[in-house]
Amino acid sequence: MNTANTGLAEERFRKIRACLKERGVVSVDELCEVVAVSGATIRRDLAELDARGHVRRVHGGAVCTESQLDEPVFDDKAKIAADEKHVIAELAFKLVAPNDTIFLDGGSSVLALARLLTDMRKLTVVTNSLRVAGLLASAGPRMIIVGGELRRISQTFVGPLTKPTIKQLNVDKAFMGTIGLKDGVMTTTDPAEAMTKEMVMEQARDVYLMADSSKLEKVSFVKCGELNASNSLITDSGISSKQMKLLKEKGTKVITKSKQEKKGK
Amino acid sequence: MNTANTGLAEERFRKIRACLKERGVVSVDELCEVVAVSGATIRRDLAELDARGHVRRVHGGAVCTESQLDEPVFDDKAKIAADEKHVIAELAFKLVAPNDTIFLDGGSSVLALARLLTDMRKLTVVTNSLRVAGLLASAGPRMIIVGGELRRISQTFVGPLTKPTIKQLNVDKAFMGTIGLKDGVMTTTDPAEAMTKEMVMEQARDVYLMADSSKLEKVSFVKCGELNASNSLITDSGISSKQMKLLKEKGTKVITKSKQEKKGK
DNA sequence: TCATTAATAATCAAATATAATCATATTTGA
DNA sequence: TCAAATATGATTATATTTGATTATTAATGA
Repeated sequence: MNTANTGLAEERFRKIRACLKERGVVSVDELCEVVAVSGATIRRDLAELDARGHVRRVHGGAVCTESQLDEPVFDDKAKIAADEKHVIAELAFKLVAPNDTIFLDGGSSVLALARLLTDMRKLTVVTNSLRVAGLLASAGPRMIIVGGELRRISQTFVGPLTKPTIKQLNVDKAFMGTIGLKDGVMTTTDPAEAMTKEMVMEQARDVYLMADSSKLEKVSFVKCGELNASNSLITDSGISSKQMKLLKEKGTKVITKSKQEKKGK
Repeated sequence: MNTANTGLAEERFRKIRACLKERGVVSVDELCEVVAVSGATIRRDLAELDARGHVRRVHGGAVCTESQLDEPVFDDKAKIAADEKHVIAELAFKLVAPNDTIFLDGGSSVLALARLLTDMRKLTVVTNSLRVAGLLASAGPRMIIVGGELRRISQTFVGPLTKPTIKQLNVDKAFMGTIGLKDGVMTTTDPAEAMTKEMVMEQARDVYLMADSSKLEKVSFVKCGELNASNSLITDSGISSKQMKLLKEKGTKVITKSKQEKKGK
């Protein structure tokens, strides 16, 4: 009955949203070129996407509502579920030794950890996150950035150019973020991002995945790693017992606040 | 003369906010230049941004209200001699073609150039400057960062770790800063910084040294390059005729703003 | 204080973008 | 296959945005 969902229009919607996610703001003219369609159609599409809440229509084009890109970097996703993220960051912080060399990935939980490290002058931080770099720019640990191409949505440097830097470095601990984690498999939205994550984890003695419980059971596009006996998950107490059991079977250590407390430190 | 302006209000808002974040305070006139739009429009935009709470309007311009918590409190040389630097940046900007791949070094003149590039979506910028990266983080050209260790005083990534990234890349033009330039010899304070500068210049087809006249005649610690027939100096009109003659002998092209061009308001 | 200068607000015409309308092309269901 | 329904692009009328012009208002200094 509704022929609108035959795929063609939705395909345009997907393109428009992808374009917006990448750029933050796009004009109708630019979208005409990208989608190869007339202005009238773009306007109709934008009206629909605006009604769905996927974009915000402005005179001359549209603004992305999905990513916080056009929002100031300091007011961001980190505020949502900030409490859980802070708890996770605190748990991770306890694992960092003063003279360690650690890797910090992108993602808000990891960023929360970075915030706790500003006094650790002997620490060496390796990162591919522009946010982390900005945070530790003026003072703090020795900082090394991984070369690569900026992925604006995640504000991380990713892709093949990250390889030569990463392969030269060995870190004691890698603190990783993820978009999804289901059945012990980490997934993310971008292949280049996934590639970099995998390389980093190879160079780390210990890998810690920092994921609040909203990430658990979620599946994204590209696989970027797998939890096993040689790495750990740091999460909040919202983890299901089913997940817990599954990870235990795999030999993955799960670190949560409640567990720490039960063990008596 | 400026690049094709999309004319999207939101795009202007983003630029204004970026400019404010960078400088803290900015005048309406300055914003007119940066955004390439009339005073009336800037005033209307500032009124809107003030209503949204993103900036605070004051007589003659606006001040930044957004928390600078995460921002590096990097004492900015850019505020000193800002006019000369802006002139130099404009001269350099004219040399950038839409599809170029360019390298941007650290230093305030180069940073001023970066500020002019936010509309050039087809450009590829390679940089080792955290400041440049921060400036182009939310929108603008394709951006690639060079891996390396952060040197806090210059906010650049330098040293041996920069080698693998740099050696993989070839750029059309490299825009370089320097601490000192005397007798055509560039010097800087740090060996690691010098090393990276030299490597970058090797990978560039054309090298442009951006140095305001206060840098001329100055000598610092480590040599990091030499001006010759295959590269150019972009500077202000404060350059001495003696320097000019010397550089001409070496075959270096000197680019300054001619007096005819300089008639302002 | 007042005079002077600079900045702003208000107004209006030109340039742009949008919405409404209609003709054409495409898809769907028989 | 056809006819009905829908989507698209072109056209035109309407609305919005912009920059120039002009009055007002605010800042500055003697």
